[in-house]
Amino acid sequence: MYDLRVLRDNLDAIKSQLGPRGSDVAWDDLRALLEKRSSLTVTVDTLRHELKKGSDNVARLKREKQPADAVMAGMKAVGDRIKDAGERLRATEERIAEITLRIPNVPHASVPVGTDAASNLEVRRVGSAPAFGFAPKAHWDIGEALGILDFGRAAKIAGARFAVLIGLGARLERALINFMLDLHTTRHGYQEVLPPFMVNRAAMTGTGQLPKFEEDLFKLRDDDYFLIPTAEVPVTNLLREEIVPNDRVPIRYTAYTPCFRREAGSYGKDTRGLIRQHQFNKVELVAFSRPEDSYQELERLTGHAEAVLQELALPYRVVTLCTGDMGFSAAKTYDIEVWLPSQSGFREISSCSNCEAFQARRASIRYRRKDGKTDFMHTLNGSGLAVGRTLIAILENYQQADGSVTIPHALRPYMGGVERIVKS
RNA sequence: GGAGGGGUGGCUGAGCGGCCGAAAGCGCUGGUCUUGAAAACCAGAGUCGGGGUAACUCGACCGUGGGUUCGAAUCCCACCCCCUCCGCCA
Repeated sequence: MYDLRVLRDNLDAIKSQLGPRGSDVAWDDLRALLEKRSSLTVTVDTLRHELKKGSDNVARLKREKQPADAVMAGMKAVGDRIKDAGERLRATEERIAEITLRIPNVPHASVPVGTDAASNLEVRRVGSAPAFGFAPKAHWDIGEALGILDFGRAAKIAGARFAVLIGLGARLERALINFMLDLHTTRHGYQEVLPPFMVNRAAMTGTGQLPKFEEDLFKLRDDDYFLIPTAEVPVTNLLREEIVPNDRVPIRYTAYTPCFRREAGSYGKDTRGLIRQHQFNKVELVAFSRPEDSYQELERLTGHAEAVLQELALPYRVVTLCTGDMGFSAAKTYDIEVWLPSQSGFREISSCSNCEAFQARRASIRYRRKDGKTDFMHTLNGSGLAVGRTLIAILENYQQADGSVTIPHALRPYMGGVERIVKS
């Protein structure tokens, strides 16, 4: 979403910067609507001015016991014209919002151009794939054999794309959540937040899930609430319609929440295992920064997500998403991909984005600059990390020939000292 | 779910339908005074949209949205939120 004046004056530039990302935007309609809005605004403001002066006149005449009927009749007519023009202005602004709320963010200049994941750019690789003296198994085989993962019963009580964690499996998930939160709060300087797992329509619009992606969300039937698809939504919206004092910036929050996604349109993908679930746990990192610092903040935040994998000694790589693979609100995104032996490949475990002022404009998230003026902050978010996928990576990378799984050292204090999961 | 009370500027809190963008106090910023600080005194200070290079100027904003009226913070309606009591509940 854009400042309407900036949009009106730079429509062509923005259109070309968006390239294919803006292909389904009604640019010509928008141009006409913006011009209509400008002229209607002038009309309404002028009429209001006239009405105000006229009404003051009526007050004066009445005080002086003079007849005011003629002026009142004239102002009645002006009032009707205001009502009429105001209604058209309101309708115009509504249509502008319908269009602009569906325009994605403009990619940063450093983002590679491309239409799909093939154009993503690998930035670095950390750690090396473990060597197995046997054929590594997939996490669902490992987990079900150990009795810590149950998809059948999950399907019975809920349906497809749900899982039940049992015993040390559940313990491992909980250990990961606590480990990640502790790392980010004690060593990386984030403040822990535990937000609602449902939010209203305004919050979803603020971060960009609505209006365009409503079909991806779980929505309550009797209330206008949505289950959050990521903690980014409640946590970023914490500062919606606020002006933050200068000395409080930057602000960094971390939050554990479950995330709920309908996964509409991904019917054939990742049907086995924990990779793609309707409900999964995630520890999120959210930062609000000064515009001039946000790209430094993105590197920082991405580093904090990587630190989790480094502590767990899991091999991974970082890629810069190309323009066609980025999310709606992002100006630049790094994906962190963890090594999964069963797939002999890397799989997304974190996505770290700088949304620049895109969400801040939608949600009116501002700060007080040193010079006293208000300005939009830049908002950033990243998974730190997706907990379920981290559990997958541990099961697969730490699996042993006998089917057991060793626990990474950093996690053992969180596992009550358990060093290995064996079949019970 | 039922009954009642209330939402005004950073905060507290006034506000007869017109002279109210809004008293007063606190807090804040600048100045005078002081070796420095405090106190006292003086001055300033909201957000958004439009126009202008600028000084400046016009409009909107008193929870949100409608309505009545020449004119609404003030009257009417709906909704949202907060508080108190009752019921229910972890």
